[in-house]
Amino acid sequence: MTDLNSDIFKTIDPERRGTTSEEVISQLREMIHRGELRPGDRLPPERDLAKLLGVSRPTLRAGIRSLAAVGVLQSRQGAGTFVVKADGPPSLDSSPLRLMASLHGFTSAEMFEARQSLEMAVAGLAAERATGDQQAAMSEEVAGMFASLDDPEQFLVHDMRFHQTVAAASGNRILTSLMNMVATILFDTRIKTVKRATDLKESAEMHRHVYRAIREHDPEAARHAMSAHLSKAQRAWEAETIETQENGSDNSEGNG
Amino acid sequence: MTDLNSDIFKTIDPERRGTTSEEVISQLREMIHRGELRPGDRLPPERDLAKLLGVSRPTLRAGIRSLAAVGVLQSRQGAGTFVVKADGPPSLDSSPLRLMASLHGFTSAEMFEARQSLEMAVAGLAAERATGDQQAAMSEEVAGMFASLDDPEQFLVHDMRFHQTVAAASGNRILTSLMNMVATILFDTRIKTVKRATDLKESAEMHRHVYRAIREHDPEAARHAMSAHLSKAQRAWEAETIETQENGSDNSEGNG
DNA sequence: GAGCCGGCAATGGTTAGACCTTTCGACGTT
DNA sequence: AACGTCGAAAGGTCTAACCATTGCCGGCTC
Repeated sequence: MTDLNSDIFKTIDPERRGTTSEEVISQLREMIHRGELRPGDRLPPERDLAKLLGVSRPTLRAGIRSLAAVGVLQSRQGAGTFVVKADGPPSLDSSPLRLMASLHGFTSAEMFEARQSLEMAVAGLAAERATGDQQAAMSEEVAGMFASLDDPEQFLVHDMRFHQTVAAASGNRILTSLMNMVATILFDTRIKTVKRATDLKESAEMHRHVYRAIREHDPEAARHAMSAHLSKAQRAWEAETIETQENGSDNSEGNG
Repeated sequence: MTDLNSDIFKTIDPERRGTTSEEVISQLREMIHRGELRPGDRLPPERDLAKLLGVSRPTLRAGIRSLAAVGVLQSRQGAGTFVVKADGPPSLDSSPLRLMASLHGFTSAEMFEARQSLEMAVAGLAAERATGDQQAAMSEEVAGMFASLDDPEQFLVHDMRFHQTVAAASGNRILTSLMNMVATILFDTRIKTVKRATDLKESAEMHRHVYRAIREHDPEAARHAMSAHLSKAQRAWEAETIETQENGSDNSEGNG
């Protein structure tokens, strides 16, 4: 039952501005903008939709693929094409940033700094706005960290969840998304770093400082605590990298 | 000149993990990662590349299109497919963020806040690092603003260039890209707001405050000046929006 | 009667081949 | 030497089919 087969799909005008597939993208984009397609909705089958839009199936598929590439649509063979469900925090695909990093030779230091700036911003906002529930969630994650000082992988889970919680408490989903985008790229790095487990206790302490500043609704203290935490993490990573450098396989360092 | 037709293109294994086109994407991604494809390079013709990778042309095109959608590749009919040139500041495509805004009903207030946070971050970094040339460029743009108080469009040009310069002076291209991504979405808004030209003089003054703080290498002052400037801009936009609200045509406000 | 299993239909994924449109360079003319 | 024209090259689009996966529905079994 395609309850979308009404006339909300308008035939593409031949007097289009760009290419046909670009026009398809615009059509779908506008439908999402106008709210005619909402998260979780299933699009009509490609064959039908192609006919509705007045284009061939390959052209339609090209448009769908472009939107799928940026994380707006998702196709599942045999099932259909869906508007991506807003499960939990909205997230932007990090692959564009990742590729841009490769293209322009971004250094890891730059990545760390970007993350630090974003985390400081959300920490400051979180200190202004965090609800009791959110504070409790942060506290729990901090407790989880202290409880898994001997289990680096588990520690990392709590670590990431803590940062997620802080981001959510900032109340700004855009900053949260951007932060996640950058953090995702640094994720592999963090796994390696945390596995060394040199100072998990110190890391947990620093997280607790962030939490306390947020609890006290002290944005400046929260920003500083977060900044200190990430600076420490970066230094730990750098030390790690230098030690492992003889391997020389990692190309994260562009230094073009 | 296809010095790329060598064996750097490996045939896709049938024992692939995902779909064929996903594998194509991975192949191209890795080639960019490894530096075998660099900004400005032209890919082999689709027909040749499809044969080299062992896939059909539509499948290859699907992969290319996905990468084009995220701004890594760019196809020009009759010319070829190119790895996007790193002309000036690297930029991320803002359409993903724009669509996500529609999907999740992001409010403009959230956008403004995100932009404010990012601009504050780069302003702070710029205060620490701006070179003499960059400071001079900022000064020039501020002068340009004062010189075009009666020409809102020209004023906006200097306004944007000023922010660009500050971002460049931050030395962090990732933050710059993210900032541009958000700023691009608010661009249309800014055009409308600045056209009212109610307080261009005050705006120019505030930009000068930012410039002076950066010149004095005072990050905290730079952050505050930038924050004040953007808060003011946001208030101006909000007032504008309320006045124009009876029109009711703008869908930027999700408030879902 | 309930639950499991197989097959069928729907749907996206892939391929093939052809033709159109645009671009850009090379050649010839002025 | 400069300009214009032509053609090859390359991406854009289309038709038509087949493959692979998914999900449902009906029949079979316990």
